[in-house]
Amino acid sequence: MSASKAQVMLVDDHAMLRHGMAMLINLEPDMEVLAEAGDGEEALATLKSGHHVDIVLMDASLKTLSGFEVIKNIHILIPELPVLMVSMHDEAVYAERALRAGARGYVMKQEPGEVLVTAIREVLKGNIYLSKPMHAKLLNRVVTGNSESEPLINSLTPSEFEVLHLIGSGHSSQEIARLLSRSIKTIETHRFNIRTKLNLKDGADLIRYATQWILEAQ
Amino acid sequence: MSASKAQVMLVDDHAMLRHGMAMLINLEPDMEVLAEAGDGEEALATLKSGHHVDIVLMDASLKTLSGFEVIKNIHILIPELPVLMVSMHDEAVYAERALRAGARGYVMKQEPGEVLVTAIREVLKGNIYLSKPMHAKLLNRVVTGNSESEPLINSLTPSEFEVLHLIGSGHSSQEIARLLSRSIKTIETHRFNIRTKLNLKDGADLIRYATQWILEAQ
DNA sequence: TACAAAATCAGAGTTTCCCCAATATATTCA
DNA sequence: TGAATATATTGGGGAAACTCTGATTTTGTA
Repeated sequence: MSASKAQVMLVDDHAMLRHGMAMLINLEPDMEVLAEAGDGEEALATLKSGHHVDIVLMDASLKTLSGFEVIKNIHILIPELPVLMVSMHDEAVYAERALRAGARGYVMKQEPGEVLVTAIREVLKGNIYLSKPMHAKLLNRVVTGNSESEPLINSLTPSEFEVLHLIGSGHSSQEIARLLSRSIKTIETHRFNIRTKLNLKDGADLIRYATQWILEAQ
Repeated sequence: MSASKAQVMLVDDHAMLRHGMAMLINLEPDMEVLAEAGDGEEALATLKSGHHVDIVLMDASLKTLSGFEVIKNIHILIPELPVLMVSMHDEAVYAERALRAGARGYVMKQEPGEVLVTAIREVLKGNIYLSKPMHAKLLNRVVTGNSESEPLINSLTPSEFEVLHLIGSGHSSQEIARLLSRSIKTIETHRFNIRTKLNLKDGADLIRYATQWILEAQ
């Protein structure tokens, strides 16, 4: 075990991105990547097999399980292992969800590499890492009790969020039901509730919203 | 100019991903990254300033202009410069849009690195790069070797055209039937025939196509 | 006039919409 | 803590919309 380098695990289904992050991390003297996984199952399997890691970097939108689900499972397995969520999606929309799911921080992929390593160090010290503006926003929320004019999309529940994602990726209700192992009726209810919460007038509107949203949710 | 290495430009607002891709590309003997841009404006500015590049790798979803828009602008600026779209989104949904915007290929970010360099080589040879299944699917639809061929949309009859327009404007079949004083069954048949002629997989696909098309048509 | 392409719509099957109710999971508070 | 309350998840049933085939009428044009 090389001196005192922090052992990092990467979970992201984009091989190219794992490559880039691994390179950035391995350039630092105090951390190194020793495990990678392309999806949630793989990540959990690696952890179960006894690999020791100090921190997990987790993508929010994985193919099979969502990143949020994986975080919950990791917590059941190893409660003290911290997870830093690394996502291309807008922090304003995802960060709070991530913290609720048990993440210890949130970094956007468009940030330069230094931000990533800073965030890793903060989380390893036991702190929570968020961007300055997001940090202020959440604190403010806690202090003032509640906020004004939240984006509508934040009113979606985790399941609704996941369904919106899959609609934007071009899947029908039937396909989504199969992917998530749910009844079609359940997916249809989610669709209906999403449309209600986002004030979308009909199914076509939902398709447009989801398609657009997934392209610009950064 | 180092011997005969192909000069690659990266356009992606995720700094970490640019890093990863640059590393992959620079490992190859026949290509190298000599320019990067974090958004469309930056990319266009670099090209205008006279930098010579042989190929552009373009992310589909940029902050300001969409990747599709940037491709069009590049074509106006340097018509012969090929663009390869690199995206995290499902090829089945977005690849055709990319080709219509003028891209010469489409690669998903979850593909391993070899796919990326293969795609770059193919595009540099003047070919169009798509995954095997997608290629087969689109072959008869979009340009096949021949640089000019009839867009599929021209095979629509006047009525079908009108219906496509109204779908793109956000109208349901019922509304269209009322607007055109036709039975809803007539409109539904037009929908079906449009989908058949344009090879669209389902209703959601038709919505996406129509919405996109109406934006491009102006 | 004769022919082909386009337009029209009916019927039967499929999917989505919408309201509603039963469980399951979090949160609150006594 | 443990019961009470709120929120989330899951699906059933009937109506509406969409899909797809097939058939008849209209239009353009040779």
